[in-house]
Amino acid sequence: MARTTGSDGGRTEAATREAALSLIARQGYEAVSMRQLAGEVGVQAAALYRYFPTKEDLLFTLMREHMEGLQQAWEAARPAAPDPAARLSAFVENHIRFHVARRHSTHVSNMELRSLSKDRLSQILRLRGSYEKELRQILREGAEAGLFIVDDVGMTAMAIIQMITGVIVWFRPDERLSVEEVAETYLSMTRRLVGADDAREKRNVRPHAEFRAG
Amino acid sequence: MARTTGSDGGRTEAATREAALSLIARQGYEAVSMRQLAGEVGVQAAALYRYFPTKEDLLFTLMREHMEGLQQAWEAARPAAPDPAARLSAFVENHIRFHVARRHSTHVSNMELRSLSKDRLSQILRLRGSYEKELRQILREGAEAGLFIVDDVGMTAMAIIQMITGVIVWFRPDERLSVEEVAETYLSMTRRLVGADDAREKRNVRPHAEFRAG
DNA sequence: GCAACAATAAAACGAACGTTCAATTAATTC
DNA sequence: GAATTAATTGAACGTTCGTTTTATTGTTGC
Repeated sequence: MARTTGSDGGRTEAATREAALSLIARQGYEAVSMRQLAGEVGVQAAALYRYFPTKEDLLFTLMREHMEGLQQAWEAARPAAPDPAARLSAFVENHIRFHVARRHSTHVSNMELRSLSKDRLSQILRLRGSYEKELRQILREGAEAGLFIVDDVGMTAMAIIQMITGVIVWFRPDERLSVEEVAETYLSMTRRLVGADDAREKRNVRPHAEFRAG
Repeated sequence: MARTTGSDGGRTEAATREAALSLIARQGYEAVSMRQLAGEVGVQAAALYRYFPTKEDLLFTLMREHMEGLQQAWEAARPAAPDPAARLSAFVENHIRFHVARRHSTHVSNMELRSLSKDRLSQILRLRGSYEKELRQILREGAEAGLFIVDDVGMTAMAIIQMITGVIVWFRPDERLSVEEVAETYLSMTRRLVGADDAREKRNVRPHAEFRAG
């Protein structure tokens, strides 16, 4: 046999991306074979090579698009105002929303870095570094303005990022908690972490509405 | 050929454990072959099967021993006094010290869970759960005593654990920072995170205004 | 020094891997 | 409706995988 009726390159490629994200997130890159992936797409393994020259190319594409999407989401959510507290809140909220909405690609991008060639690894790390730099900048400005307590900008940035990325490890949508509630709680923890908390005074009222980002 | 001069089962098994931790931490379980592992040990692949019946048995052993070691380290470090603040500090400090000292087994235990059979996975998760329960207990008691601000015990425990485990992602010993300094900084962040910070009163160096956004 | 045991090498097993290639058919273009 | 292009199949390639089997040698106890 050969070309099947109703076959469509665009759809096959999109389905391959999606299936790859799901499979690799659950089983790991090395544990997913091209045949298994093809089976999920409903196609023979050889057909995948029309869209991705190698298995590693596929992985790299998924990771790059994840990182670019993250950067774009932040640029869209970043507040115009220079207020560090507002920017920190926007960063945390955007980060959590983005990662919860893309659990699979987050897992792939965080866990499968070692399967990339040295060259591609450094490309992904560069994107990640540029994103993390945004948070460091916020922390630095907040500390300099006397709004935040930051012993070490780099350490604090890593601590916050690992804390808020960790949401996807345990959080499953459509349970007792909504993304909004989780983001709100993590936002409070982040604020206290950097000493920017006003919760002690306003705690009974639950007031954090003014920090909402888009 | 067969048995080599000076061969010693105990040493071979220990060397296999160590090499496996290092290789799996760097390359991932699926990417490490029994032949590569054997090569690192200085032996043929078949020899490894004298000590570990299957590759997965080896992985499971490494993980189980890591989790048991973590539990034991905490039991040794746990303060006798019931003071929640002191117990929280001891937990954070022990956790960081333990994980920094065992980066490789931490990576393996955190990243390779999906390579375990369902039965063994649940054994490891049970050990992990029992360890995390200790932190939840501390948080709950601290909150009930009015010492901590804890919106949600489970979420706060996950946030703290992910934050302090994340140290091993970026921290490399023998650099500009010592384990003591890192642990101290993370301890401060953790205290503020749960609102158990006394820094506002004690820290006159860094004046930080009680700000109000909006 | 001889039997029992411990530790390994060497070779082989079938299965699965990523990838390539030629053939074939569906869709599109003119 | 013929020519062209797009999409896929099915078979095959060489390699590597985890594991088993068998034979062989070092070590230990008597």
